[in-house]
Amino acid sequence: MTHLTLEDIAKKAGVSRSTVSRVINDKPNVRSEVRQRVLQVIKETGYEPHAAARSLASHRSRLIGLVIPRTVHTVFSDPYFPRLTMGIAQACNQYDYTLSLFLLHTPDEERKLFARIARRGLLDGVIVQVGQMGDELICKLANTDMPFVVAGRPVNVPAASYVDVDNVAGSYNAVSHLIHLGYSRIGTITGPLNTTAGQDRYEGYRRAVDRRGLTLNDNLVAEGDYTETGAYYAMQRLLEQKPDAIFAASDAMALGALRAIREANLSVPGDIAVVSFDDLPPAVTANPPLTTMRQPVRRMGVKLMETLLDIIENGSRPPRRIIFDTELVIRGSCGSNLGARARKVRNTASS
Amino acid sequence: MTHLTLEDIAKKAGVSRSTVSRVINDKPNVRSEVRQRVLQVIKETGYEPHAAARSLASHRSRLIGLVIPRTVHTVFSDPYFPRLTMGIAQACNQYDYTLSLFLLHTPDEERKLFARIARRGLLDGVIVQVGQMGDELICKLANTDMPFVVAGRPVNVPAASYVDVDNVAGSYNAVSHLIHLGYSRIGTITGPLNTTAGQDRYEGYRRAVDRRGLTLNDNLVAEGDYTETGAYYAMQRLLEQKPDAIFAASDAMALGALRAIREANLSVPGDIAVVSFDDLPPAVTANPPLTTMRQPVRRMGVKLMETLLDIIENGSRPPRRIIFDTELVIRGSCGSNLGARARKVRNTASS
DNA sequence: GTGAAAGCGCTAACAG
DNA sequence: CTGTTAGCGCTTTCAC
Repeated sequence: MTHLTLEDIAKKAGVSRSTVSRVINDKPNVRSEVRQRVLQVIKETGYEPHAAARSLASHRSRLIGLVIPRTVHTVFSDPYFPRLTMGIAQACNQYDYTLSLFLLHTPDEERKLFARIARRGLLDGVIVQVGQMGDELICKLANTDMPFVVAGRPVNVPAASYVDVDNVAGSYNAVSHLIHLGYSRIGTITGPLNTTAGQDRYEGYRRAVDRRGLTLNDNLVAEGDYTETGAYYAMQRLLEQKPDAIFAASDAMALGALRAIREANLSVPGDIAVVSFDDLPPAVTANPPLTTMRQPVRRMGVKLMETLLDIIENGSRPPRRIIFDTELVIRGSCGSNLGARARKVRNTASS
Repeated sequence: MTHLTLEDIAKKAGVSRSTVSRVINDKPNVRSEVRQRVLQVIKETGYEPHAAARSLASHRSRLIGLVIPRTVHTVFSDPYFPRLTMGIAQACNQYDYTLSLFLLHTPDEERKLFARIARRGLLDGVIVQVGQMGDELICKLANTDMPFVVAGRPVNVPAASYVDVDNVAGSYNAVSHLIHLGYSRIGTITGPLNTTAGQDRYEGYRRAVDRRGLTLNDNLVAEGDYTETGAYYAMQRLLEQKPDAIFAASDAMALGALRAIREANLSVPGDIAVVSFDDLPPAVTANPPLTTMRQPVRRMGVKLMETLLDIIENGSRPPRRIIFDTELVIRGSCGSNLGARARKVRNTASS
């Protein structure tokens, strides 16, 4: 069980080191008879090439990094990131890459991080989750020759490739659905407004309310932070405005809204309808189950990886911008099966 | 911004490559004056050593792997794994290691995995989450010289080091608490009984019921799978037995139980009390909030990493076995504030 | 305390 | 198609 090297395999197979290397890397120019013989020896000996030696010689580590900044890593308990990570991991396995995870906890770590991921010879590329707008990590990365792709829309970095969901259209559709159902005092619990996703979903809400003949009312808007608890307090404030419906920018926040509504002895959707964003597992088990805009989170993870590989192979220019559509999933929380009010309005509405 | 090497730094500082290497690796035998000069040059140039070259020469990659097997990775959406991962990541950052993640999706991937993690020159060590009992990965690892540590108690691999929580004592205490409060028809939703944690928590339940004078009743036991949905169905079955309390082997499963109880128009804790295990965020926001056994998940993650580093430095023998205690966190779901019944029994109970 | 020299195990021209 | 020959950039004896 001692450490075998290419040389050893070469000797046993009666060929040169280069030939074994060719076989291992599936390169042409090896007689198939010889190839078989070498393969046989490799199998018998259980030989595995030495990863570091390979990286050093080939300038490829087959390692990619996933960076989750401090501003969002605390919500690693939101099912969103684990799900995204699963998608990325799946693609890594498929393409024979290894995924390394950089979860930043403190500002200090965040500073050190750059040196870590930029360390030559470690990573072939990086997937970065956008954090707050103005995060400098992405800017710095753009001034590097490290291939990278961003999860979510970055701001002020036109050269960056990214994969995102159409947040504006998604929330526009979610809120439009509520309007179709006849609700008119529609409040929203937004994501953090210093993130692009938070802003975009808020923008969709505004457009829907505005274009569909309702008037915008700042009192019906409360900023959340994507956590259940944050949304719970936000909802308590909104309750004073007596909304008849709420658009929450994530499922987790809808859960918080539900809790606040329940504690106020109001019912969903009877007194207040709720629609949210994500369609992660908690949406199904909530009480009532949530009507929500589905994001293909896992597929986005796969696409992030594939885009990164594309950049590694073919260069970062021009930047790739991939936008996934969302899909309205109707469950109990919006009251669409409620009867009279819903149906009446639906019939008169155009789309 | 061209690639600097040790040699370049050496030239600029007017010393030899070896000296720069010593400085970088904090080795002795460098005059502090020289050390300063070299440090200065490194700073000015922004030099970073090449990771692969370093690994190759030093036989250390400063990379460790975290393996989550197929049997549990699907519950990566349970907050448990993300939280554990955060603990490990935090320790990795602290000790300047990079964490790579191996999430297995298919049996095929599971087979290929071993070759991946055993690939020489890639990982310095591995943290493996136990999956089903009899998982061969841990056995195979034990026949290797790859340092590793197991998250959870493995079975039949006496040489393996592991970090676990005292599941038996934890569930014993949880169930004892219910008994103190006066409940007597106590059902349980277990974890998968082909896992050690599932078995251990079930064992704690049995011991408590048995030693405290109640009789075991198999009809009050339903096997769950750590998911909300699985527990929801398990609870529906248990409901036929008219239990007055339930011990769920995880918070997520308690949520499923709550849903089934609610749909049966029964109340918690009025009709049925609930106690669970984990104390992850959903425990706080559940309705009612869950009384649960707290596991120090994050600290366990840190300890896993520290144990692995210890093994890397000092060898795997003797095996380390680290068991964390759990702590009962009382919230609304167990009815301890309920008044008469609870108080009466509490006063008569001894502990 | 410092430098010279010999690898670590592989890939990648370049001959043949 | 196959083998020879240089490195990849660093750590690590071993002299001095």
